[in-house]
Amino acid sequence: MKEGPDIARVAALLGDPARANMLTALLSGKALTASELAQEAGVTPQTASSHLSKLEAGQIVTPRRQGRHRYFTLSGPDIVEALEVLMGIASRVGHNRVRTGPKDPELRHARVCYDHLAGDMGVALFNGLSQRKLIEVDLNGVALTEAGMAFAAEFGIDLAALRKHRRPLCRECLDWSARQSHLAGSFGAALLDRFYDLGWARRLSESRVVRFSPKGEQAFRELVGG
Amino acid sequence: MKEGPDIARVAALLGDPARANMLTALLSGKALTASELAQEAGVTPQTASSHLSKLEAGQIVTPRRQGRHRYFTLSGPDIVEALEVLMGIASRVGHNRVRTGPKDPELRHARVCYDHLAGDMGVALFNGLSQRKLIEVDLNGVALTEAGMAFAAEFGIDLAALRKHRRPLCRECLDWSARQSHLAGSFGAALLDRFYDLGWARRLSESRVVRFSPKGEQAFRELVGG
DNA sequence: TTCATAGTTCGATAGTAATCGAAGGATGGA
DNA sequence: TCCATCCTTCGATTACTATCGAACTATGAA
Repeated sequence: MKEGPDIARVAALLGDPARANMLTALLSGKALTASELAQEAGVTPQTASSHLSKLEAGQIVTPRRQGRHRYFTLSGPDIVEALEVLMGIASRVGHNRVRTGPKDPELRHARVCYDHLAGDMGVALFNGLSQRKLIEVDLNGVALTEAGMAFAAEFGIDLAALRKHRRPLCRECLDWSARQSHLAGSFGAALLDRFYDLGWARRLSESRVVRFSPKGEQAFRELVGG
Repeated sequence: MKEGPDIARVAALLGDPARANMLTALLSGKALTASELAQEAGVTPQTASSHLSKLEAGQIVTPRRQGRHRYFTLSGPDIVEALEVLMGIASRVGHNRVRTGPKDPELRHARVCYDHLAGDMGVALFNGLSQRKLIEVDLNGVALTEAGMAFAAEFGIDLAALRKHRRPLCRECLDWSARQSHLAGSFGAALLDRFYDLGWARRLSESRVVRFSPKGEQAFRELVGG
């Protein structure tokens, strides 16, 4: 068995608790500094620095200097996907954290997956948009329909600006808690941003939980046709 | 960061070279004995036994006794998926095995992914079937069309028998080398079986490579409309 | 029963990697 | 220039775990 890519190297990088904690924190989509990541992982800055240089060497995270800070982000969508799949396995085999806090149900309800909405509401959004024929799934993936583009403009999303980036507008992303697809891509991210701007929802600080206001939830339900 | 499933436990299980070799070998879809896996991983039977009990405890592999042998298989499709995603990352970041043998191009051309066809030809099969409208992709995943069912019967595949199992008929599976989808599920597996039976292709022993005969490749091209 | 094969358990060893304290740059502000 | 902050490097320690030899159990065959 000397064929194919070397899984072990990559998996070992994700397999250390401190590193896994850092990466999970980065799943929030925010760029975090080395010290923030150290705190997330519960280790000293020295230890975090050592871990981060390993993750960087393995191209799992990408650093960006800004002043005297170094901000880290996950290095690509495939990393996000790997983390999500591993979460799915871990939750299937019952390897949940010991301290599964009170936030757990909220996480399953609505959370950020990198920069878009995930959890039950993320899945509801995906299904609602496709039932309203605003997005459609075909072999090449997910795409906005004509009606979807009109909707985007009306909803206050500047598609032209989004298209300037290399990132795809729409992408499916598997949800580890709901086990169904939710909407990723720059359009998915833009939708979540609009939810924030409209005051429908807000991020709980220090957490991936997205909390909708009562009005926001109602508006959301109307949006997805529920 | 004390929320959510524990990635690190699972990733650490996949992150040891010996275990990763065993799991990669199991990606062939064949159930392998403890000694076979020991040889694949290049370790002694004692060491392999220790690894296998860990993998079993972590529900990564499932053992099945048969006489004085213990056969192991991967414990679920999510494990296959995780391994494939990790392979994708590893090949992206250039973490290929040191000894990337002469089989590597052949692996990319046509190989088994668990029990169905992967590699360039796997992707061609997927695209061909969908262009001929024998399968279609929608929100719930991939499904056989009416025409596809007729085709299956004509091609010598007993769909009724396949439906008896819990496993889905059709499923998308991401290809780590071609970076596109190929066809998994019991129908995908049945197709590959038919290719074997018809003499179109055969498995190279001790490898995941699938080699098509000239006639077989020609017939395959006609099948996928290439 | 006797023997061979498959697999596991035990114990010891060795290598690796995570961790932190302390000290050393580097950046930005006063 | 001086200081505070952010981060890294160095060195030493510790803990873990992969590994194998040897002995043991279990299954099947003769």
